[in-house]
Amino acid sequence: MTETKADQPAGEAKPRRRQARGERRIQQLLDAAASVFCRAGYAGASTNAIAREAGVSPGTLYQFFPNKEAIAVELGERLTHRMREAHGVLFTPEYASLPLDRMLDAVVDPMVEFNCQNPVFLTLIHSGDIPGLMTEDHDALHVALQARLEELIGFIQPALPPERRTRTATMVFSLFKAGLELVLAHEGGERAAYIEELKASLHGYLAPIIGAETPSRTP
Amino acid sequence: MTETKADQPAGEAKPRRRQARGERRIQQLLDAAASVFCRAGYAGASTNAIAREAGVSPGTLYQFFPNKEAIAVELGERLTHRMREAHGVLFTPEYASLPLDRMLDAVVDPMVEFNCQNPVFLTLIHSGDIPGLMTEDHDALHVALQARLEELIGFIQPALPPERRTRTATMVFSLFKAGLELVLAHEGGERAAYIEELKASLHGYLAPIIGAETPSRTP
DNA sequence: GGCAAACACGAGCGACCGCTCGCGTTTCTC
DNA sequence: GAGAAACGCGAGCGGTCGCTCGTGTTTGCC
Repeated sequence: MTETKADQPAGEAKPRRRQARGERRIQQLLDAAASVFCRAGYAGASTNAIAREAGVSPGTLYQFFPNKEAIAVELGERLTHRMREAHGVLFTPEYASLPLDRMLDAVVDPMVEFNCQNPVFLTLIHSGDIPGLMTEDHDALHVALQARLEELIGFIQPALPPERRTRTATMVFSLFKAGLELVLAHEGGERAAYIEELKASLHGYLAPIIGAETPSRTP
Repeated sequence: MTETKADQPAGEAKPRRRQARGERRIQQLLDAAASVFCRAGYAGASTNAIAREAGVSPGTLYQFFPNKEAIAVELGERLTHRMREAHGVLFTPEYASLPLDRMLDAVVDPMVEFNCQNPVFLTLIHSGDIPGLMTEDHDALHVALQARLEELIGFIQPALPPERRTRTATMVFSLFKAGLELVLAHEGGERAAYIEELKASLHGYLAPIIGAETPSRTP
């Protein structure tokens, strides 16, 4: 027992007294980071550029984050938290009783909405470049979402072998990411059209698997 | 007219006498680059690492390529050339008369085969990180493939408005890329299974659009 | 065999990166 | 109001990167 007053588990000494000013700076820095990550990707974003965008010096940035990766991790955590509180659990077992069209609306629309307002989320989750440790956090989100998906698919079509169910969830996740990129790459009417295409593609893929009676999607 | 003997268009003075040894080195360097690009991505691959992998010094590398980007461009050109000569025009109008199942087999199988043997192709075409000028070359391939796709879709379903046809081609291209990534990320039986899933997803998306009678894909 | 051109080397240049450190300023606490 | 802690700054450290350059070796051609 090395600690005397502060009850840290000795393994990690993280938290630190923050003033209101500090919390504001952290938010400024995370906003700046989101902007720069979107523009240049994680690897292409320099910490100096993030500090500049936030209007502070590089030294100030490192008052609040131990390293570049921690910025992405904290940003990711705040985004996932905001996503959960904005749309609840996102997909619950009760969705399984909906017809495929409605279920896709119920799942895809909020997800698209969220990603349009927080485009950095896709940048972080795509992460072709994010190095090592970030994988823990990134995978945590990835695995959690995919587990939800698998669960939902299991409710809808219990006859599916578990191996096939995993593949289906992986596939849906990947197709969704691809469609989402196209949605974010367009604006206005084009964006709306791509949202419909995204739903149509998911419908077309899932309908034969879950044995839906509707032959196609009617927009 | 500034040139006297060599008939260069004055705008570009590129080609240079190469010995057999030089051609061999170029191939070594491109092979090494493909390997390193696959491992680390374009941005993450250092020219020194490419030279080391090829067993030559950094200076030697720059005897044959003016800069890092030129390596990716040349690699891309050789890959597209190899793809064309390996599988012909890849999809021709006559495919339009095939049933959707068979057409997907005819288009997807060679494409998957090629990408499994040349995984660097996806790395280059994905190019979330490739900077500026590379875009010309990358887009050239992207646009060419998508134009072919649009053409084929136009043959199959002439009633589709051109705007919608473009969206469909974009969508198919994107879904295919996403599926291909999953295929390359697995091996053996899993890979074969994902190839089927890829075909199933394309079938599900395209069947309602082109008005196919087959309700689903039978593997 | 001689000579120019092509090939090969590898130390290292300049630029940029993530990050630090010494020191000055603001804010909280008593 | 005094002391401590949090905040803020920016020059610059150590390192990597793309790329160069001076020099030496091999090759093709007469």
